[in-house]
Amino acid sequence: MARRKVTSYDVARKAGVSRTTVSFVLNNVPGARISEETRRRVLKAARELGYFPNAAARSLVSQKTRTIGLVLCQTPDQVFHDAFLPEVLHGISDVMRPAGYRVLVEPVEDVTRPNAYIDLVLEQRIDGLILSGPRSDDAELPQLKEEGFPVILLGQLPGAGFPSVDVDNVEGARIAVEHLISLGHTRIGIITNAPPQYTGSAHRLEGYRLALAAHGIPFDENLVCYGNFTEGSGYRAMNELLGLANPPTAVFVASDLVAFGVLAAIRDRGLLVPRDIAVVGFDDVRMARYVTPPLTTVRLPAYELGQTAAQILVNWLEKGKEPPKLTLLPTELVIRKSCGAIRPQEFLPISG
Amino acid sequence: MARRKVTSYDVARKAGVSRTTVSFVLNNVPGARISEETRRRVLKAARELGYFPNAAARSLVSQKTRTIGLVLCQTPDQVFHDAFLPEVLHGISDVMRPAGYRVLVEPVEDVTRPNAYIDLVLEQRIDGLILSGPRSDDAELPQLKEEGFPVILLGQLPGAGFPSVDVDNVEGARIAVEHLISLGHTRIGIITNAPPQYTGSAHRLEGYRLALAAHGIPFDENLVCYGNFTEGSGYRAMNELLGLANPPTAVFVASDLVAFGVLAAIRDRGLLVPRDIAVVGFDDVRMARYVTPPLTTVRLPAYELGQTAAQILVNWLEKGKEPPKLTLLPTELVIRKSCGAIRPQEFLPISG
DNA sequence: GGCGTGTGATAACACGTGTTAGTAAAACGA
DNA sequence: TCGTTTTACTAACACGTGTTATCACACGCC
Repeated sequence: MARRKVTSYDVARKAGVSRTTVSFVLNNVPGARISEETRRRVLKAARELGYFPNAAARSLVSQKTRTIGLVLCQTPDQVFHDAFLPEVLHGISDVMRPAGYRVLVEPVEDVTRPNAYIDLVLEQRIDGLILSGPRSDDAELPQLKEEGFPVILLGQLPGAGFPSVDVDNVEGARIAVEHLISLGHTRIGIITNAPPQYTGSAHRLEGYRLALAAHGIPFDENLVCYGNFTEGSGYRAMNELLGLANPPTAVFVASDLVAFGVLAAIRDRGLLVPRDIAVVGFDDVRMARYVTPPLTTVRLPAYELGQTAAQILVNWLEKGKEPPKLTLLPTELVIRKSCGAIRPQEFLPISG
Repeated sequence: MARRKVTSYDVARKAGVSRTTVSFVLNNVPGARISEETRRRVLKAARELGYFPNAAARSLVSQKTRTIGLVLCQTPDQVFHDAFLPEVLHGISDVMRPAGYRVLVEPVEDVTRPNAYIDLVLEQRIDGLILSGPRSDDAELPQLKEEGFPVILLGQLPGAGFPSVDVDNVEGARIAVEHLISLGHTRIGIITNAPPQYTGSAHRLEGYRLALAAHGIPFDENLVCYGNFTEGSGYRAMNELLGLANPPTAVFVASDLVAFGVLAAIRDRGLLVPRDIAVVGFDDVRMARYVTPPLTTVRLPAYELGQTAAQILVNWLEKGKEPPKLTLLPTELVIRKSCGAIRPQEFLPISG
């Protein structure tokens, strides 16, 4: 079976030239003077022999692996991360492949453990790194910083000093709440996606405040509840809000998953969405359109996140282009039925 | 910044031995006679210098990359594949990392295009391959077969001659239908997940027939409808069944996604699940538990699929152990409310 | 004829490691 | 004391490629 591999030496012999010439031709080396005749002979020989350069030999001498790492940190909202992994990965891959890079994926369950992923760098397996869900207790990031290794964060980590790509959470939350205000609501609650120490959570809360302030609606501490990634937390938080003397007429839930619990809590009280309470979520998880009623939400551009991070990394590696410290991607409001902007009607199946 | 990398030569010099000795010590070469004293000196020097062997140099000489490829073929049911990607990937990674392998992920949008992914093999970037969602029009599989390259299929491709790991679709469907029968149903419809040429679809249909046959229930052609991956197809198919003179009292839908369309169709007719019609799905997609009513379904062991495929591949690569031609993983019936086995009750949020 | 000058190609080194064959010294047996 | 074996280690090659410095040669010019 596995017959010996064809090397550039074989190509050289078949074409009747030296190995150097083969290398020059196949790599299109700029300064090299090669006659058209020789070039053709080399290309023909390479094609006929089915020559493919050995990646290991190549990276050994060039000191470049043409591979990047995608490290997935296990954060408390792992479900959320997992939901977007395929899209993010596709976005990264769609940029990396044309640029000639491969993607090594490394899920890391515990960043505090020694050698969680840094061996990829130290063994020189990768040229750059995209780190999804960075954590402040990551022991290896400082070391990478010191080495000057190219790292892009997917998500934010204040003070880490690495270029970040993230969603514009403030703006996303703002347009969601603006929408509720435009529908006539003035008493609007918020249930966050996570405890306030998470930057994403803090930013979405800030967007909420901005929208209220822009319309002169006073901020009411009582209308703020904190979720913690799960539907259960949404269920509980919504019950709190419903227990108020003067409950809100609309709720902005900063996470679709949490919003599912919210919907359940409202239903269990015998109330109807959006007739009694309007709900807007955040993320546009796939199932958002299948719950009852279909959830109005803010789309998180997962594919674009991957794409952008990859593009920035490629520019960094290939052109030495300094990456921007922070890139925020725009969101988009997806209006369905839970906000009350659309009259209830028949279910329209997605065709195809 | 990026200071020169520490090589094994540096370690040798610091420890006052030859490079060969360093290699022997760090790799624990069996036959090598090294004194305890020397071994300690080498290990100390390596530690102090922060030595990590260069992966490229290592694979160049050893002809092994200690990397495997995970190729994701774009099949028509891409959404389905994407839904399970995180779990499959974790399963693979959890086996591969302890075994000392990395995972290179390559999404392929078009397997018929030349060099869709075979360059990974030809450039000798990987030692083995896990191919998810294999397709019969894949032009590169035969070439890999001929080369004797280690490939594991995730899913089945009859006649491909590669070892496969898949779910036991026949058995999964059988227990689902058995369950409906045990609840007293005798007029049970089926809506497949895909057209019959897909092996998964054919197998699930076969499990349906087996269950009926085991209980002497005649097979009725009219109760069979074919879905094609989407909710829309489920919506349409269910309407067909509901339009029958004598409609079924229960439906086995061989895909959760399709089942969501089925639930909608039933609801739009003003009927109730499970009171009027019982529904059982297949896959146990994450959102199955959030629809109304929560969907009884057959769990597809995604994590275990990845784990098993990875384990078989590792055994193949490391121990030369011949992989089994076909490994079928057991499924499990997850009973929720859509089948009617559980009395309707309050929503119980998942805590945590 | 000697001398730059550009053209087309190559010899030789470097990359960092695993491994085979071999060696020097020590230990051992008679 | 002199082979013989064992111990502890190393010189040298191989892996397959990119790249620098060099070379042979033809050509035109004074």
